[in-house]
Amino acid sequence: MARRSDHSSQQITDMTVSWVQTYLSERCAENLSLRQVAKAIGYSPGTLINHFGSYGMLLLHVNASTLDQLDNAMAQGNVIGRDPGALIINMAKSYLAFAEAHTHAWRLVFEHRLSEHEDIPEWQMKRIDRLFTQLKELLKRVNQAASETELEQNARILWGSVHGITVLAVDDKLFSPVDTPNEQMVETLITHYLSGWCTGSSQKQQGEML
Amino acid sequence: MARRSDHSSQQITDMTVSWVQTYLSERCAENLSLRQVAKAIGYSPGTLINHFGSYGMLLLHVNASTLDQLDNAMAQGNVIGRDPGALIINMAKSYLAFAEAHTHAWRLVFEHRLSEHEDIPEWQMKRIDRLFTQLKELLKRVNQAASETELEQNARILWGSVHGITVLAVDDKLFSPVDTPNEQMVETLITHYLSGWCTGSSQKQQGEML
DNA sequence: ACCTGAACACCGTTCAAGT
DNA sequence: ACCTGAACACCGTTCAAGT
Repeated sequence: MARRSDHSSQQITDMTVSWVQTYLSERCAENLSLRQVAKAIGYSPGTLINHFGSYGMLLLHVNASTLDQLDNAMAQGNVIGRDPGALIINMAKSYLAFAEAHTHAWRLVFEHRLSEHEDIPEWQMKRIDRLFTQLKELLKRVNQAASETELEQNARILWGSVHGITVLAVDDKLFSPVDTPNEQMVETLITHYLSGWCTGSSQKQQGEML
Repeated sequence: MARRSDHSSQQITDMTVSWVQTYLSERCAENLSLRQVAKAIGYSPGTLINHFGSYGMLLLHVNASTLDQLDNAMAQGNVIGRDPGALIINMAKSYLAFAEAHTHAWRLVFEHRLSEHEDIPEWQMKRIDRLFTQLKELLKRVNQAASETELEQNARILWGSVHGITVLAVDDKLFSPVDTPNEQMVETLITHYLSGWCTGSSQKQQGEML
């Protein structure tokens, strides 16, 4: 029952990704399978493997679309002219809010690892880079004296930190008896970190730490 | 070929956990299966299900032993009497070092989620609590004026942050072109955060820090 | 060229039957 | 009581055969 070009290659990709996204809006990726996706879009498992190369690659395309959505959501709060510190807090809150709203899709981005030493494709790298670039620009406005290296480093530390709180929050693994709102956590984190950064390391390099 | 009580229940648990730990010292948990474990320890899959309840529960026992090792590793650096800020940095570095040394086992602790709303058993909770308690005590010494709620909150923020940097570092997802050592990242994070915390928000007292 | 369907080598879990 | 082994309902991937 071979249907030749009922759908273009692009259409198949789109159908697949968007169906999986709807699936992930309600269910966890763990219970999903290539066979289910195939059945849902009306093709055989083999066809999907032909298209994406593997189930892992299929999921990577889903992750790309998730990162696009994330990028979009974070661009909203990023209005020019306001206090850079407040803008960074906004970015972080958008990040957290996105993770909470699209838990399963967001988790998949970080849980999915390619087999052994398949490298991450560059179209995926580019999406990640966009986030860092935004953050670095804001950090530059916070502390103009900072070197490029220092900005790079601080962007990573800050993003890593926000990411960490977000992972644990989304997985409900913070186990806090006081139950502080997660938004407030990232806000406190950033406020303290930035104030420590600006007042503390006025000298060129850190590493002089006691 | 039923062998009655060749091993006690405790022995079976131990054999299983320790075999999986050795496995994880070299390979990723993703490619592991209940059937492989069963074969390795010389029992049938069904026996393991009888013992642990499910493959998920088996992995939870493995995670418990990983947390014990982690707890042990972190207790090493925790010498009394030194500067609390430095001790917190020590804790964080131990955390990072452990994650890097036992990547697969460590990842499994955070990737493994129980199906739907099986609650985490309390013997697992207790292990997690120990880490927080240690951290809270050190934070108290950093800033004596802080309320119990504030300590609770800051312990979570700090642990979440260190955790985030660690996850991304272990997964090689920091993509830093400058390639700062991970140890230095957590050190910078904690230094800035603590200094921001003490000078910034609680204007009453700063502790021994700085 | 594109797609299928059967086959392959695996899963976790269940459960009647053996000791 | 403890353990097995076959059975069940799934996996991702391959590939000869169909259109």
